[in-house]
Amino acid sequence: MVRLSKKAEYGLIAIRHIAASRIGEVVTAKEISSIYRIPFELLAKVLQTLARAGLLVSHQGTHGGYSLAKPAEEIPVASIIHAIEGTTPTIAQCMTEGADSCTVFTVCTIKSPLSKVQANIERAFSTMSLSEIV
Amino acid sequence: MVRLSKKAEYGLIAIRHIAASRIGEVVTAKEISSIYRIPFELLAKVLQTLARAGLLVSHQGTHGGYSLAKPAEEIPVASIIHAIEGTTPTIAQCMTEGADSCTVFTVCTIKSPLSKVQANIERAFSTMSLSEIV
DNA sequence: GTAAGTCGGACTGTTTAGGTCGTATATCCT
DNA sequence: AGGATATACGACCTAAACAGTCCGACTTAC
Repeated sequence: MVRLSKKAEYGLIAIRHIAASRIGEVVTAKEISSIYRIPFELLAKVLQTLARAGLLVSHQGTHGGYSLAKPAEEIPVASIIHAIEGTTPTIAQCMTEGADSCTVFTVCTIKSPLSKVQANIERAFSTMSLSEIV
Repeated sequence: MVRLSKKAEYGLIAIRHIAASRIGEVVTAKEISSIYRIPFELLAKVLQTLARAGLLVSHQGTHGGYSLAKPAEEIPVASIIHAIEGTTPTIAQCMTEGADSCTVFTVCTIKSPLSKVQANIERAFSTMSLSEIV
Protein backbone atom coordinates (compact mmCIF):
# COMPACT_ATOMS: atom_id res chain seq x y z
CA MET A 1 0.00 0.00 0.00
CA VAL A 2 2.73 2.36 0.87
CA ARG A 3 6.22 1.36 -0.02
CA LEU A 4 9.26 3.33 -0.95
CA SER A 5 11.35 2.11 -3.85
CA LYS A 6 14.79 0.71 -3.12
CA LYS A 7 16.29 3.77 -4.71
CA ALA A 8 14.41 6.03 -2.34
CA GLU A 9 15.43 3.86 0.57
CA TYR A 10 19.08 4.00 -0.50
CA GLY A 11 18.86 7.72 -1.07
CA LEU A 12 17.45 8.31 2.37
CA ILE A 13 20.09 6.20 4.04
CA ALA A 14 22.84 7.89 2.06
CA ILE A 15 21.76 11.46 2.58
CA ARG A 16 21.22 10.78 6.24
CA HIS A 17 24.75 9.45 6.44
CA ILE A 18 26.09 12.54 4.74
CA ALA A 19 24.11 14.76 7.05
CA ALA A 20 25.53 12.92 10.03
CA SER A 21 29.14 13.41 9.00
CA ARG A 22 31.14 16.45 10.00
CA ILE A 23 30.23 19.56 8.07
CA GLY A 24 32.60 20.58 5.31
CA GLU A 25 33.58 16.96 4.88
CA VAL A 26 32.75 15.20 1.65
CA VAL A 27 31.60 11.61 1.55
CA THR A 28 32.19 9.29 -1.38
CA ALA A 29 29.62 6.97 -2.93
CA LYS A 30 32.06 4.14 -2.43
CA GLU A 31 32.21 4.72 1.29
CA ILE A 32 28.46 4.70 1.70
CA SER A 33 28.02 1.71 -0.53
CA SER A 34 30.47 -0.33 1.48
CA ILE A 35 29.14 0.68 4.87
CA TYR A 36 25.53 -0.07 4.07
CA ARG A 37 26.17 -2.84 1.54
CA ILE A 38 24.40 -0.95 -1.21
CA PRO A 39 25.31 -1.75 -4.84
CA PHE A 40 27.78 0.93 -5.78
CA GLU A 41 26.58 1.70 -9.29
CA LEU A 42 23.00 2.05 -8.18
CA LEU A 43 23.83 4.26 -5.25
CA ALA A 44 25.99 6.45 -7.49
CA LYS A 45 23.02 7.06 -9.71
CA VAL A 46 20.82 7.99 -6.81
CA LEU A 47 23.37 10.43 -5.49
CA GLN A 48 23.73 11.98 -8.91
CA THR A 49 20.00 12.46 -9.04
CA LEU A 50 20.04 14.09 -5.65
CA ALA A 51 22.86 16.38 -6.75
CA ARG A 52 20.97 17.37 -9.88
CA ALA A 53 17.96 18.15 -7.74
CA GLY A 54 20.06 20.57 -5.74
CA LEU A 55 19.96 18.65 -2.48
CA LEU A 56 23.59 17.60 -2.61
CA VAL A 57 26.63 19.22 -4.12
CA SER A 58 29.11 16.97 -5.87
CA HIS A 59 32.85 17.43 -5.89
CA GLN A 60 34.60 15.74 -8.74
CA GLY A 61 38.07 14.35 -9.02
CA THR A 62 40.32 12.82 -6.42
CA HIS A 63 39.06 13.43 -2.92
CA GLY A 64 35.74 14.28 -4.43
CA GLY A 65 32.40 13.13 -3.12
CA TYR A 66 29.17 14.58 -1.93
CA SER A 67 28.07 17.00 0.75
CA LEU A 68 24.79 18.63 1.68
CA ALA A 69 23.80 21.61 -0.43
CA LYS A 70 22.08 23.26 2.51
CA PRO A 71 21.54 22.72 6.21
CA ALA A 72 19.68 19.53 7.11
CA GLU A 73 16.91 21.59 8.67
CA GLU A 74 16.05 22.98 5.27
CA ILE A 75 15.71 19.64 3.54
CA PRO A 76 12.28 18.09 3.91
CA VAL A 77 12.20 14.33 3.59
CA ALA A 78 9.53 14.77 0.94
CA SER A 79 11.93 16.59 -1.33
CA ILE A 80 14.37 13.72 -1.20
CA ILE A 81 11.78 11.16 -2.10
CA HIS A 82 10.30 13.32 -4.81
CA ALA A 83 13.69 13.92 -6.37
CA ILE A 84 14.36 10.22 -6.56
CA GLU A 85 10.98 8.89 -7.56
CA GLY A 86 10.48 11.57 -10.15
CA THR A 87 6.84 11.19 -10.96
CA THR A 88 4.50 13.32 -8.95
CA PRO A 89 3.04 10.81 -6.58
CA THR A 90 -0.71 10.55 -6.31
CA ILE A 91 -2.81 8.06 -4.56
CA ALA A 92 -4.91 7.12 -7.55
CA GLN A 93 -4.42 7.49 -11.23
CA CYS A 94 -7.35 9.79 -11.84
CA MET A 95 -5.74 12.44 -9.70
CA THR A 96 -2.66 12.90 -11.84
CA GLU A 97 -3.51 12.77 -15.48
CA GLY A 98 -5.98 14.66 -17.61
CA ALA A 99 -9.55 14.73 -16.45
CA ASP A 100 -10.63 12.17 -19.05
CA SER A 101 -8.06 9.62 -18.00
CA CYS A 102 -10.55 8.54 -15.40
CA THR A 103 -12.60 6.00 -17.24
CA VAL A 104 -15.63 7.06 -15.31
CA PHE A 105 -16.95 9.85 -17.45
CA THR A 106 -18.82 11.86 -14.89
CA VAL A 107 -17.57 11.18 -11.41
CA CYS A 108 -14.68 9.33 -9.97
CA THR A 109 -16.57 8.54 -6.83
CA ILE A 110 -13.61 7.87 -4.62
CA LYS A 111 -11.54 10.81 -5.70
CA SER A 112 -12.38 13.40 -3.11
CA PRO A 113 -12.20 11.22 0.00
CA LEU A 114 -8.84 9.86 -1.05
CA SER A 115 -7.38 13.24 -1.78
CA LYS A 116 -7.71 14.06 1.90
CA VAL A 117 -5.69 11.03 2.86
CA GLN A 118 -3.14 11.93 0.26
CA ALA A 119 -2.79 15.43 1.63
CA ASN A 120 -2.13 13.94 5.04
CA ILE A 121 0.63 11.72 3.78
CA GLU A 122 2.20 14.48 1.82
CA ARG A 123 2.15 16.68 4.87
CA ALA A 124 3.74 14.02 7.01
CA PHE A 125 6.70 13.82 4.67
CA SER A 126 6.93 17.53 4.05
CA THR A 127 7.00 18.62 7.64
CA MET A 128 9.71 16.15 8.53
CA SER A 129 13.14 17.53 7.75
CA LEU A 130 16.34 15.63 7.29
CA SER A 131 17.64 16.96 10.56
CA GLU A 132 14.96 14.99 12.38
CA ILE A 133 16.15 11.61 11.20
CA VAL A 134 19.89 12.00 11.69
CA MET B 1 5.40 7.21 -3.50
CA VAL B 2 1.94 6.47 -2.36
CA ARG B 3 -0.32 4.88 -4.84
CA LEU B 4 -3.10 2.39 -4.52
CA SER B 5 -3.10 -0.47 -6.97
CA LYS B 6 -5.77 -0.58 -9.63
CA LYS B 7 -7.34 -3.48 -7.83
CA ALA B 8 -7.66 -1.46 -4.66
CA GLU B 9 -9.04 1.45 -6.62
CA TYR B 10 -11.60 -0.78 -8.32
CA GLY B 11 -12.48 -2.41 -5.04
CA LEU B 12 -13.07 0.92 -3.40
CA ILE B 13 -15.25 2.17 -6.22
CA ALA B 14 -17.19 -1.07 -6.26
CA ILE B 15 -17.82 -1.38 -2.55
CA ARG B 16 -18.77 2.25 -2.39
CA HIS B 17 -21.27 1.64 -5.14
CA ILE B 18 -22.72 -1.32 -3.29
CA ALA B 19 -22.90 0.69 -0.10
CA ALA B 20 -24.74 3.43 -1.94
CA SER B 21 -27.42 1.12 -3.30
CA ARG B 22 -30.58 0.31 -1.40
CA ILE B 23 -30.07 -2.08 1.44
CA GLY B 24 -31.15 -5.67 0.86
CA GLU B 25 -30.50 -5.19 -2.84
CA VAL B 26 -27.75 -7.19 -4.47
CA VAL B 27 -25.48 -5.73 -7.12
CA THR B 28 -23.83 -7.76 -9.84
CA ALA B 29 -20.23 -7.51 -10.90
CA LYS B 30 -21.41 -6.98 -14.43
CA GLU B 31 -23.43 -3.94 -13.46
CA ILE B 32 -20.52 -2.30 -11.68
CA SER B 33 -18.08 -3.15 -14.43
CA SER B 34 -20.28 -1.56 -17.07
CA ILE B 35 -21.06 1.57 -15.08
CA TYR B 36 -17.47 2.33 -14.21
CA ARG B 37 -15.86 0.78 -17.27
CA ILE B 38 -13.86 -1.66 -15.20
CA PRO B 39 -12.69 -4.92 -16.83
CA PHE B 40 -15.25 -7.47 -15.74
CA GLU B 41 -12.94 -10.37 -15.01
CA LEU B 42 -10.64 -8.27 -12.91
CA LEU B 43 -13.44 -6.70 -10.94
CA ALA B 44 -14.96 -10.11 -10.33
CA LYS B 45 -11.70 -11.24 -8.73
CA VAL B 46 -11.60 -8.23 -6.51
CA LEU B 47 -15.17 -8.73 -5.36
CA GLN B 48 -14.47 -12.38 -4.66
CA THR B 49 -11.54 -11.37 -2.53
CA LEU B 50 -13.66 -8.92 -0.63
CA ALA B 51 -16.29 -11.59 -0.09
CA ARG B 52 -13.71 -14.04 1.18
CA ALA B 53 -12.47 -11.37 3.56
CA GLY B 54 -15.95 -11.10 5.00
CA LEU B 55 -16.65 -7.58 3.83
CA LEU B 56 -19.18 -8.59 1.23
CA VAL B 57 -21.57 -11.50 1.01
CA SER B 58 -22.02 -13.15 -2.35
CA HIS B 59 -25.23 -14.59 -3.70
CA GLN B 60 -24.80 -17.11 -6.44
CA GLY B 61 -27.04 -18.06 -9.28
CA THR B 62 -29.55 -16.04 -11.24
CA HIS B 63 -30.32 -12.74 -9.59
CA GLY B 64 -27.20 -13.24 -7.56
CA GLY B 65 -24.60 -10.61 -6.83
CA TYR B 66 -22.97 -8.93 -3.89
CA SER B 67 -24.14 -6.97 -0.89
CA LEU B 68 -22.43 -5.55 2.18
CA ALA B 69 -21.75 -8.03 4.94
CA LYS B 70 -22.22 -5.38 7.60
CA PRO B 71 -23.21 -1.73 7.91
CA ALA B 72 -20.93 0.71 6.10
CA GLU B 73 -20.10 2.37 9.40
CA GLU B 74 -18.38 -0.79 10.53
CA ILE B 75 -16.14 -1.12 7.51
CA PRO B 76 -12.93 0.89 7.78
CA VAL B 77 -11.39 1.84 4.46
CA ALA B 78 -8.17 0.25 5.66
CA SER B 79 -9.79 -3.15 5.87
CA ILE B 80 -10.85 -2.93 2.24
CA ILE B 81 -7.40 -2.04 1.05
CA HIS B 82 -5.73 -4.63 3.21
CA ALA B 83 -8.05 -7.35 1.99
CA ILE B 84 -7.22 -6.55 -1.60
CA GLU B 85 -3.54 -5.87 -1.37
CA GLY B 86 -2.97 -8.88 0.81
CA THR B 87 0.58 -8.39 1.94
CA THR B 88 0.95 -6.39 5.07
CA PRO B 89 2.03 -3.07 3.71
CA THR B 90 5.20 -1.56 5.03
CA ILE B 91 7.03 1.48 3.94
CA ALA B 92 10.42 -0.13 3.55
CA GLN B 93 11.56 -3.68 3.09
CA CYS B 94 13.46 -3.94 6.31
CA MET B 95 10.28 -3.45 8.28
CA THR B 96 8.53 -6.54 7.00
CA GLU B 97 10.89 -9.44 6.69
CA GLY B 98 13.23 -11.13 9.08
CA ALA B 99 15.67 -8.94 10.94
CA ASP B 100 18.59 -10.01 8.79
CA SER B 101 16.88 -9.06 5.57
CA CYS B 102 18.16 -5.58 6.15
CA THR B 103 21.57 -5.64 4.55
CA VAL B 104 22.79 -3.23 7.15
CA PHE B 105 23.83 -5.57 9.89
CA THR B 106 23.51 -3.34 12.91
CA VAL B 107 21.16 -0.47 12.27
CA CYS B 108 18.81 0.40 9.53
CA THR B 109 19.20 4.09 10.14
CA ILE B 110 16.01 5.23 8.54
CA LYS B 111 13.77 2.61 10.06
CA SER B 112 12.38 4.36 13.07
CA PRO B 113 11.61 7.73 11.53
CA LEU B 114 9.78 6.08 8.68
CA SER B 115 7.73 3.89 10.91
CA LYS B 116 6.14 6.99 12.35
CA VAL B 117 5.05 8.14 8.96
CA GLN B 118 3.72 4.72 8.26
CA ALA B 119 1.69 4.71 11.43
CA ASN B 120 0.17 8.00 10.38
CA ILE B 121 -0.92 6.66 7.06
CA GLU B 122 -2.31 3.54 8.60
CA ARG B 123 -4.29 5.61 11.04
CA ALA B 124 -5.70 7.82 8.32
CA PHE B 125 -7.13 4.81 6.53
CA SER B 126 -8.26 3.03 9.66
CA THR B 127 -10.27 5.85 11.08
CA MET B 128 -12.13 6.45 7.85
CA SER B 129 -15.10 4.16 7.42
CA LEU B 130 -16.88 3.27 4.23
CA SER B 131 -19.88 5.30 5.29
CA GLU B 132 -17.80 8.44 5.04
CA ILE B 133 -17.09 8.09 1.36
CA VAL B 134 -20.51 7.13 0.09
C1' DG C 1 50.10 11.23 -16.22
C1' DT C 2 47.81 8.48 -13.23
C1' DA C 3 44.76 7.39 -9.56
C1' DA C 4 40.39 8.48 -7.53
C1' DG C 5 36.38 10.45 -7.99
C1' DT C 6 31.77 11.86 -10.40
C1' DC C 7 28.71 11.75 -14.84
C1' DG C 8 25.50 9.60 -17.73
C1' DG C 9 23.63 6.64 -21.19
C1' DA C 10 22.69 1.93 -22.64
C1' DC C 11 21.71 -2.48 -21.42
C1' DT C 12 19.87 -6.77 -18.97
C1' DG C 13 17.29 -9.63 -15.80
C1' DT C 14 13.52 -10.10 -12.58
C1' DT C 15 9.36 -8.96 -10.41
C1' DT C 16 4.83 -7.25 -10.29
C1' DA C 17 0.61 -5.15 -11.95
C1' DG C 18 -2.99 -5.53 -15.00
C1' DG C 19 -5.69 -8.16 -17.64
C1' DT C 20 -7.51 -12.58 -19.96
C1' DC C 21 -9.25 -17.37 -20.45
C1' DG C 22 -11.40 -21.59 -19.34
C1' DT C 23 -13.90 -24.32 -16.53
C1' DA C 24 -16.57 -25.46 -12.47
C1' DT C 25 -20.40 -24.59 -9.45
C1' DA C 26 -24.67 -22.58 -7.58
C1' DT C 27 -29.37 -20.86 -8.33
C1' DC C 28 -33.60 -19.40 -10.52
C1' DC C 29 -37.15 -19.91 -13.93
C1' DT C 30 -39.91 -22.28 -17.18
C1' DA D 1 -35.03 -31.52 -16.50
C1' DG D 2 -32.52 -28.02 -18.62
C1' DG D 3 -31.14 -23.55 -19.97
C1' DA D 4 -29.92 -18.90 -18.48
C1' DT D 5 -27.48 -16.16 -15.29
C1' DA D 6 -24.57 -15.56 -11.63
C1' DT D 7 -20.25 -16.26 -8.74
C1' DA D 8 -15.61 -19.15 -7.86
C1' DC D 9 -11.08 -19.92 -8.89
C1' DG D 10 -6.84 -21.22 -10.80
C1' DA D 11 -3.75 -20.86 -14.83
C1' DC D 12 -1.95 -17.98 -18.04
C1' DC D 13 -0.14 -13.92 -20.74
C1' DT D 14 1.90 -9.30 -21.48
C1' DA D 15 3.91 -4.90 -20.68
C1' DA D 16 5.99 -1.90 -17.68
C1' DA D 17 8.48 -0.77 -13.68
C1' DC D 18 12.26 -1.83 -10.75
C1' DA D 19 16.87 -3.29 -9.46
C1' DG D 20 21.14 -3.80 -10.88
C1' DT D 21 25.22 -3.81 -14.29
C1' DC D 22 28.51 -2.14 -17.68
C1' DC D 23 31.21 1.01 -19.99
C1' DG D 24 33.20 5.16 -21.77
C1' DA D 25 33.89 10.08 -20.62
C1' DC D 26 35.13 13.84 -17.86
C1' DT D 27 37.46 16.22 -13.59
C1' DT D 28 40.78 17.06 -10.29
C1' DA D 29 44.59 16.23 -6.81
C1' DC D 30 49.06 14.81 -6.37
